Amino acid sequence: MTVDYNPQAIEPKWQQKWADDQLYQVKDDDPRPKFYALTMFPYTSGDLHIGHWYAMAPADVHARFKRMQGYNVLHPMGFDAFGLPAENAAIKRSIHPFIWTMQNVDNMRRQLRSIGAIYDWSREVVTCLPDYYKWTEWFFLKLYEAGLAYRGKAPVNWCPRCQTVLANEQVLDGGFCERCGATVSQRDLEQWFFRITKYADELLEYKDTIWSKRVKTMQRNWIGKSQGAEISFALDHPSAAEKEIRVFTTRPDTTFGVTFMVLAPEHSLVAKLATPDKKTEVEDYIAQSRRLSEIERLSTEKEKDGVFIGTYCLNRLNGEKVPIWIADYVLLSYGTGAVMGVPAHDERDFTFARKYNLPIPVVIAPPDWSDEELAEAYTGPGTMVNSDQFNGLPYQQGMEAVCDWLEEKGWGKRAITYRLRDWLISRQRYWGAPIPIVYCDKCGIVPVPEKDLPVLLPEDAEFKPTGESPLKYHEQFVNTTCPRCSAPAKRETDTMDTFMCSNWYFLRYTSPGCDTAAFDANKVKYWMPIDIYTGGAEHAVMHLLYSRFFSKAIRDMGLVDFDEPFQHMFNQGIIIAEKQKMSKSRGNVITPDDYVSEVGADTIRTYLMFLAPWEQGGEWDDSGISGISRWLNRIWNLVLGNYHPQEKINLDTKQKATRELSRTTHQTIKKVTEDLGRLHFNTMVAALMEFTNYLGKVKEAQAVTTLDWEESIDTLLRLLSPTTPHLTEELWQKTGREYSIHNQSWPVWDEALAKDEEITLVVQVNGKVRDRITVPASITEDEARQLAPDRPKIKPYLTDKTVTKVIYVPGKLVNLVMR
RNA sequence: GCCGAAGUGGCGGAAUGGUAGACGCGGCAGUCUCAAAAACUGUUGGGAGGCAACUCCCGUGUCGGUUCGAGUCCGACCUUCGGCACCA
Repeated sequence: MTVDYNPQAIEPKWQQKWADDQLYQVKDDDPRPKFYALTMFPYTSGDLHIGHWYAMAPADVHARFKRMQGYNVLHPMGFDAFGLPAENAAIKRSIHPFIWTMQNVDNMRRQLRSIGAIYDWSREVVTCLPDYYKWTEWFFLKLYEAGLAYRGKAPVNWCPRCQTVLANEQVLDGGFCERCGATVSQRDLEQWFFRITKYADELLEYKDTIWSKRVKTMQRNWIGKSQGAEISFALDHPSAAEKEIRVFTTRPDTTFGVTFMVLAPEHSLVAKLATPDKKTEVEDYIAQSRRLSEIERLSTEKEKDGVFIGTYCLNRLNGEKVPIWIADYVLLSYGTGAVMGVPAHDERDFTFARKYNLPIPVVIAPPDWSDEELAEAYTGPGTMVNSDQFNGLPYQQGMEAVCDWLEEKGWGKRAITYRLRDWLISRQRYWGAPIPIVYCDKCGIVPVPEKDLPVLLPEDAEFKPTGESPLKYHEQFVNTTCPRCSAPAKRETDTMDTFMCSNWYFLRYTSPGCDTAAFDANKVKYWMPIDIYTGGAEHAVMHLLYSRFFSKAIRDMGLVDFDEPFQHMFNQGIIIAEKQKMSKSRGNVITPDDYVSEVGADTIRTYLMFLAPWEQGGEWDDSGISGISRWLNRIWNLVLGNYHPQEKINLDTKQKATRELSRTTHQTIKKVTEDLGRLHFNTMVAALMEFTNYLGKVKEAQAVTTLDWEESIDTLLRLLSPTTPHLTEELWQKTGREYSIHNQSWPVWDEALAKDEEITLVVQVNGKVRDRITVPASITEDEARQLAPDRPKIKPYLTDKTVTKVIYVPGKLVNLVMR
């Protein structure tokens, strides 16, 4: 009578019906409490691989669970659609980036539908469409108005052959361009920046959020807050107006140990201070370091070298003359671009001093130090020596004392620096949101008025492999009139970093199709902040940091009222294949489509959740899928096979079986509910497997009534429905229940019914398990203590010994301790 | 080098300081079949003893420690993975 479980027939059927019925359409005016469950939207690379499923299927299960628990759940999906690969494809295969991207969107949308998730597609966001990027541009203008977007000169990676700027990630080890292999150099270019550093301190806070320590640490490292002092060294040189060089140090207590000063080669003072006899040497060194990429310059392998520029400054603390050097290990962009060299107490300064025979005086005494020379830099704690009035102070107190002294004398002050730099958002690319700025000879930088947005990407741009933005050569795009004075003017031809698009996509989901604003403020107020955000940890310091900054920036403009956009951030692990991360370039991509047509979406969903803890991920190995297929088949047969209770059965057996069934059912509800709440999907599936195995035995025993049996099947299907939405919908219908299972409520367990009646009491002797006794759960401590020593297995251990102590753990064990 | 996470059967993994190995894969044995596959049932950490029910010993990367009791807590080390890497 039963048809076999055939996911290939069931899954498309229900997906179609759910879509036709708009079963998963989300309302904003729902009286139930809201729950915003967001999963990172995919980049439109062309195909979804099994790693995407790993991100999305468990997230969907959790969202479905919350939905059944009575929340109004928003679990949307969209596409991160601007970016470099589209443009590279355009150049390589002469296909327009828009066509390429939208083809990918169509394919990926089809793949995403096959997962069987509760995505409300009427809220879909595609970042490369004008009705979206119009508002990306609008946010740029807001940031500009707020003084958070500015144009500045910055040293960037420059490929001389491609004639373009490269992001750090596009520079290969050794400083080669990833596209053409040319040696990348440094160049100063006018670029647009967002002032993320203004929020550095608040970005370290994570007010009221649940984030993993791992990601927080990564962001903290990236922000790199350092406390110390800025110290002024006196300068007296005829060709420089400046009378000082300022340095930043985290160790003001070591200032008496300064034996040289190092400036970054690009430092503005270098040209003024270099003496004529050193000029050639200095210029050569600067040229040499300019050729290196920043990545290469910062390589720890590179030997520290530098050039003395012939001039001295003065250490005001001890009145000593300090020679000024330049070296490329000092970065212009960090601190003041100048460093005081304290070779005795800094490893880099130590090797530098060794190389150039500079003195290495000790000013912080290591423990048991007796005036000998150091074999290596000593960076640990110690007492100040050779430091005049500060001698004898422990180094922490020394820092404070030196800072007080500096501030009193006006020679310096306490200071904080960050590793974090302002966010460079200019990209010399076509396929991104245009930066809505016009350059006018008379008015200078003029923002495009809001009413003229969007600045549209011209469709007929030419994609020649010049390595330059096609916009630069598009006359109609570039040439415009100044919005302020109407004189001829030129448009900005750079586009924005795509991370700007993903800064606000989660706001757009709340207000699909809103054409009068980026979002409907009321709806954002209702849905935000996001209750749970899940995605890969590879975005820890890019997207997740940028969008936190962005949220704080628009909060300060009064556009939104939350401090943190992502209340609970969860990073799932990655699925690797052939011991490597899956990627197109490695050619080890696992396509879910084949598996969908072979075993069905429900099986893949379940398998991905079962294979490991979600935060851990693991190797893709399809040999285990059969276990899931078998299990779902067993469920199919278990639910559809007729149940026949035995007529003549003894009442006691019947009662016992009924109680046991009810207890196990409630225990399972509890376990599954708790595991889902904690995103422990693997153990949740295991619990459901155990429950199924148990129900198989119940069915064979035929001891419970049909009604009790049906109730347990009802619970099983509900508990299973987030995990295998198609299978359970089919079984729900086939057993005559009311459509749809996905509108049913989540089962609730009764703690009293879930309680065990009998427990296994473990008897230990000196901590080793020697016996197990089945006892009523209600056993008292006295009963347990009395029971244990009388057990035949325990008695032999007790002869000739005295029990000195008995440990009792309620419901668990009795431990007899003796000598 | 620094920071973070993790090391448990043949494999993926499970275990609020309290029965190590749940659940699944694989293996082995069986049922069905002419046979095989599929499916189903049983069994499965290692070792020793016993006809047997069973009993004992060892066992969670290594070495110590805390504790009546440690996979779990503490210290040192080893290995793997991830991140940062001259940030003054």
